[in-house]
Amino acid sequence: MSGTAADTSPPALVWFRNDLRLADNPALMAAIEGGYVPIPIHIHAPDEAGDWRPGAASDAWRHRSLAALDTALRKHGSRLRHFVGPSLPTLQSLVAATGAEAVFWNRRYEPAYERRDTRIKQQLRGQGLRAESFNAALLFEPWMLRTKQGDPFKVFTPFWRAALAAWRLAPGVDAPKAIPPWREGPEGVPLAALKLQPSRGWDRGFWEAWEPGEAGAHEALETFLEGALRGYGEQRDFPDRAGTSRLSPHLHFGEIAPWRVAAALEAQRGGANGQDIDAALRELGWREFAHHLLHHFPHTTEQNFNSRFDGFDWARVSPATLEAWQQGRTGVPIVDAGMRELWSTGWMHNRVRMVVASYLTKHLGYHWRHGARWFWDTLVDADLANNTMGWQWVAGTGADAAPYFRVFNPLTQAEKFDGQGRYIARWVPELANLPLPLRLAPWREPGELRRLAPAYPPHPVVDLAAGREAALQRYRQLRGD
DNA sequence: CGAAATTTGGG
DNA sequence: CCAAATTTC
Repeated sequence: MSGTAADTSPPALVWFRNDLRLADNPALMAAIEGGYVPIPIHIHAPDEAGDWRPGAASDAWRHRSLAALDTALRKHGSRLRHFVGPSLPTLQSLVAATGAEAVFWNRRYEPAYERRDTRIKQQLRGQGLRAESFNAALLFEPWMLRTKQGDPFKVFTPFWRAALAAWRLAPGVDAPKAIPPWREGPEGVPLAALKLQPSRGWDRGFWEAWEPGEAGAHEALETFLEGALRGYGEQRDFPDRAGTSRLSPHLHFGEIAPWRVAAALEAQRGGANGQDIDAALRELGWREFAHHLLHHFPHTTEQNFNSRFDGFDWARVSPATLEAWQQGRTGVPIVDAGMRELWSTGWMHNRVRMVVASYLTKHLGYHWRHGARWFWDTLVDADLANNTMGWQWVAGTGADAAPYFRVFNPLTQAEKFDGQGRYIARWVPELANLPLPLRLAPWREPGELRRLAPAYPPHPVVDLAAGREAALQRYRQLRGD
């Protein structure tokens, strides 16, 4: 075993971040095709995320996804090494220790990471290294699509039209057959040392429904194509059905490339209904739009996209009420079901996300940042771009915002999308004893509620009609009449 | 410029 | 049927 490429080739660091896969991984391919011996590394540096260090649910997913990546790398002859940041000095000391001549990574678009990575690239290049970043996360880089005036888009539909006009899917690239091993140090630290895994096992319920990692991502895609894609356009709105793709955490962690998903959808044309395929592609489009917005308007993670809301009269937060929302004890069944699904599984159906977000920002009148923060801490698919856009959209402060007078009525939503109360019964089991239609609006029969579900709140923390009126009042104030 | 268009709603 | 403002062409 002498004279192989691995013996004579210089090493390159392949810095894994949110691209936890071997297929369709341009940074890894750059190392291999550049003739380097890749040294796959992961650096734990949560402080570098600024105010948005990953939450516990996200960490729990990352732990498993990193373990899966390591397993996959080992099957290909390599392995993943973990280090504790800060990132730049860690990279520099690894370069010094290994003699690496290049550093490759795939881009992230969170403002704090964009700033950090720009600096790192400059520094590494300044010391004569090859440092290159690639796109592994998006169909379109955020700066690729512009209006005819050259501005970023602020409305989804024109954005997506421009995207479809520029549509050219990257070809899929299979995982490399073999990855030359790097057998020398430094060893790094064990994954467990990063303490990403919950210590008390509260995440147990998560893993009945999820398999983090590249294999799990491809399985989820197959399941979607064979199942929920047919009828997706309509079925995805019903939270008690398996009507969605459930790809969001896999996409967030880069366990599968969006162009892989898009190509797989396109390949179904003729089979599945074209409208279902278009609807699924559009959802990928929303993810693209969110990244476009975050890149061009990085301040929107904290501040209103629409600055007219800067003086808006949000309600003062009552900690007890906020906690009731977080724990699924508002007394509004569809809201509580959603919040409990989130707490139990690290995920919430998209339709219900809108309902609970509307209840928090409109009926309760709380600043969207309280909801955004809770979602950030509890979702396994927590994604700064999607989370920011979604919350600002519901609150009416965002790009392409819902008009202020559009206040979701949680009861109407429950009747439309959980008419049989199955979703409610699943996540708020104490209401399963209530017959329809009472299960959707138990406050209407206080006696029955007390008798059949004594543990459930006797009435909503904020009455639906009063909450709606208060919201409209606040928003009218903003307009000045 | 003016015109057309605008994620998922409510009553 | 209503409700508004802004974006984009």
